[in-house]
Amino acid sequence: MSRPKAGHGEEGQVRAQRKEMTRLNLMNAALSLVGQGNSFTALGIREITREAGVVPTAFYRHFRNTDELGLALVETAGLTLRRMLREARQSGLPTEDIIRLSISTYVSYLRQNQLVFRFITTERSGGSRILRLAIRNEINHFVNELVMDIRSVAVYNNMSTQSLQMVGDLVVSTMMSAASDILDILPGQPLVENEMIERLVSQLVVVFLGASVWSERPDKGAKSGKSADAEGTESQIQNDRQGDTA
Amino acid sequence: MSRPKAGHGEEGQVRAQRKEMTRLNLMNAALSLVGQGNSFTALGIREITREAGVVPTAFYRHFRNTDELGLALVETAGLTLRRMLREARQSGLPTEDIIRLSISTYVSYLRQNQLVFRFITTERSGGSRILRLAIRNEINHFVNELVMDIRSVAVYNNMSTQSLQMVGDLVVSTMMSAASDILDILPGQPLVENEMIERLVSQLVVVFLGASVWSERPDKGAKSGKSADAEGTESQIQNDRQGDTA
DNA sequence: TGTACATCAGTGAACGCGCGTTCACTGATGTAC
DNA sequence: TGTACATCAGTGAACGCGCGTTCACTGATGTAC
Repeated sequence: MSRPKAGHGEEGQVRAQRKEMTRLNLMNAALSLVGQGNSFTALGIREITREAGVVPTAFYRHFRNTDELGLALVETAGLTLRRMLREARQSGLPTEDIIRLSISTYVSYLRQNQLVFRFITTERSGGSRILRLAIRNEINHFVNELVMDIRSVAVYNNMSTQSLQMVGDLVVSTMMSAASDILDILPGQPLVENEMIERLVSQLVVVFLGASVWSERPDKGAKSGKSADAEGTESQIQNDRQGDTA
Repeated sequence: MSRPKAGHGEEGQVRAQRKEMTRLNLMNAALSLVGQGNSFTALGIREITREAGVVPTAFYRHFRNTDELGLALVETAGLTLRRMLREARQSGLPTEDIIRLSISTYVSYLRQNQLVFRFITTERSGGSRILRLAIRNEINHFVNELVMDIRSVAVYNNMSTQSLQMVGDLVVSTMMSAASDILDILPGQPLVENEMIERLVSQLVVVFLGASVWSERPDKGAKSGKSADAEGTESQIQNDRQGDTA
């Protein structure tokens, strides 16, 4: 329990290996705490080290602070996402079946790597700015790879890169949004889960249908964009009691 | 500064009004802190009351804890969303222009109510479970209203309610996702903002194009859904050094 | 192979600090007569 | 209108607690000869 003894048959860089182990333990501890419903941003060093089974001060041998640990998590999460995509690349089925198969793979990955995905979907819009941007960066990589895949499908090969990215972004944000919902299903509700999966499949079918129509339009360039803007951020909630003003 | 004096010309339920004011101040203080980059989940009672300019213990006259304040925020945010939608209902323009106009309204609302929107997009997947579910509930209301609007458009009036909800959900999640991105743009980057708005418009056009094709399909019922599932949640990060095993 | 020294991952005590929560209070506002 | 009492939103002191961070340490692992 207290201190690891040597001689489990392992040789060589024992110290470095052990250090790496502890590092991974810390990262897994953080993920596990996030999985238990904590917000990563609210995690403390003592909480994480307690979960990992080391003394608080040991944390500083590996990370300067929790943000740095977060960035490390984003990196491994990116690896996970890209590995998933690599394995999902296959087959020449009709569109809807490709989608269904890909979603199957996706959901399977979701379940296998729930903690990583929960971390990503949570912190994507919730963490510190630096963490948010790091995650968005990983997601952009993901979109780019997806775009390359889409491009190889005949129907879309006359779309501009910009349009393809627009579609890729739509697909990925739809999948992230669904991930968040699916991960919130309590275990043992396969019916709800299947419903959600079917909805996700339908949504992606709609998107790809739309994209194929879009790609055939003659006027698919940029339009003039006027955005109605306004200031006034001070107080967001007003005591707006309606009526009764004499 | 210290204690509010009476006699600003106001009569009647002065005490109740003041209490309501303090309550709103607390809610706005929380929003404002979220706007400054804090995660709502990580906000403390002392932090909020400090921002609101009251003593920590005053908090308990209004909320049992921060979660309860969060729920109150969700409620007002829901009002904001619904008010927005009500005002956006109008006109009989061609589809893309309706979308462009609606998005204009939307982005304008985003800017006017940034703090509320930031709170919603952040806590939608990041907060406590109870807060997440409350927010999802508000979003569902929103989807339902949107569905009613979509139904009134001729092209979609032979779609099943289920399909309409699927599309509505897709539209809303796309808009939420974009909100998160748009709110993260640093002020004074109108070009980036316009790009994002155009992308959002394009994405929604793709969705509605897809939906109209979908609605014309003869076989738009539910399919058999098999989801590849798997267990193994224990440790999410492995020390996967590739190769070198003798 | 054996010895002597260097390295450094993890320890444990200690610190000052801000937290959430309790409690008795105060004094302006509300109400009854 | 005036008086006497009740209500209760906001106060301020006090509490015990866990936090992040510092520091000197220990003892297994690594290295040089």
